[in-house]
Amino acid sequence: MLFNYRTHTCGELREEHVGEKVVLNGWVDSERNLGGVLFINLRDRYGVTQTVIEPGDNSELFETAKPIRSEFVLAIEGTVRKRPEGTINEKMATGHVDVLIEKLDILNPADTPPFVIKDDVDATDELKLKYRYLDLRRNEMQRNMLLRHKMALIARNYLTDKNFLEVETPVLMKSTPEGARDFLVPSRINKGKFYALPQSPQTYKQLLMVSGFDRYFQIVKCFRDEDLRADRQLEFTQIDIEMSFVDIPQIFELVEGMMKTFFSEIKGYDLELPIPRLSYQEAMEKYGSDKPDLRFGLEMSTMNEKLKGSGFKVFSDTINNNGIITAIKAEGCAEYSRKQLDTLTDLAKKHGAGGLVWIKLKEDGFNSPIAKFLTDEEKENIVSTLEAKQGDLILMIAGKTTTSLNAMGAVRLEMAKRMELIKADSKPALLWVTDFPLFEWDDETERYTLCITPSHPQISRMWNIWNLTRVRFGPELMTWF
RNA sequence: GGGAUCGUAGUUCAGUUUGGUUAGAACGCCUGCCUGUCACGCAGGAGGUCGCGAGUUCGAGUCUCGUCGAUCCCGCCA
Repeated sequence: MLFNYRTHTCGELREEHVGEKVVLNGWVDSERNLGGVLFINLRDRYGVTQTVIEPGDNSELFETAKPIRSEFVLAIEGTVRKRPEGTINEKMATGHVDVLIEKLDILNPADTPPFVIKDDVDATDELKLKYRYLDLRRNEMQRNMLLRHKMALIARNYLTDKNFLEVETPVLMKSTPEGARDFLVPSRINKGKFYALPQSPQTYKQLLMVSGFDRYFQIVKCFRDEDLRADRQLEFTQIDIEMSFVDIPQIFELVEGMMKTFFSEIKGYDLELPIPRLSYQEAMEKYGSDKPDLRFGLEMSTMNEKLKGSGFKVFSDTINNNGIITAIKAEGCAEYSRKQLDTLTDLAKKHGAGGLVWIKLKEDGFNSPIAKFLTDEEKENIVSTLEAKQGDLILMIAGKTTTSLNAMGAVRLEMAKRMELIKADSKPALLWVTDFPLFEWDDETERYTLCITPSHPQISRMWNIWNLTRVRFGPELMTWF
């Protein structure tokens, strides 16, 4: 090693540093050899700086630099210079300067990476995970890590200010019956017995309440041994909170304050409070989901009242069996093809619906396979309830309440996608969903079962409030339990 | 546990519908040229057991069956 330790990061050099002698360490982001002059963009997690070898009495430097390729790790010593007129790069934070290399050391060579280290890289998740250490070099991933760090810090500061105490709870614990399957860890001492990994710190935080730690929080890893989804993993981190001696309004206030702080400190966005609230019932009937996306409308309407005694058997049966007839209006979609409607029907069926009724409002009026079963008054009722007009498409599902609402919720999301209703610059649409049911009907056992299984009933009230409450914002779903 | 889609160059994909010459593109990679580039440019080049196995056929990347793997969804979870 011929020279000193790093004096600056690759993200901090500006015009004020011109003339200074600096030492940079970093990865080769890109390398451009123009024959006589050689540019190397050096990257670390703070940014990218352009370094240069110029012609002159530099044959030794050029020789050293010859094998340099992408992702080599370098140490360079040189002088910061103002870039010549016309070569300033406004896209780079360091774009007004470059560093003339005087000494160069290859700290580590690198194989050709299996994918290019850049933001919009086109690689499969599998490949990116296999080479996680390369994926994490990408600016986008480094920003994500930073964001996560900031959120944890903000949550800690916010809750600490409100008198909350962070307590670590055990990871190896006795299995407690919660909803999900436990991960099990064999015990060396007690042969044939197992520890369970926590699905949440539930029992421990309740013990803390009993012990008088009336305000607790923990940023904590939870484990659930269930099948994966694109947005659901075996292990995840949650901001876990428990309070004693409070009622519902204080919980809303606490969490809303935290959300507001997240948004203002991270996004500089002034979140309007209070966050709107919807009951579970309303959320299901209007959006077919207990975590509705409110960045667009496409609200569902319940048509039972308007279609009582309908001549269409599916409708009348549904009403007689206490089911639901739900409908949405897709503006300007009356020209949908058979194929487009078929894939929507398949989607509805996949979610348990018996089928999907479509009605096209065309120039020649009410166009639907069920038109002949409906009276003029019923047709008029459907159109007026949805405030539909010529050119619109109406979609209806009838059947068991939960299933039908759920299926229409899926159709609603699909239509939003097709109609491109979710704009990139959509405002965050946060929402509380309240009053979740404690019990649900189970068809198989023909009885009501607990949606939630409180492990400690005597102090489960608070817990239920948490479990009954979700916050949705942006494209991500944040779950608090 | 069930369903759908996919598997072709280092990577992302086209080609499979309708079997037929030497399986292509882009990016990446290698070599050479190039004194201000920053997605550098120009010229040339290498790189393939079409996931694997069996079958049908004169002939299979393409059709059939099996198998392995991946992704997404339902169930599950909340």
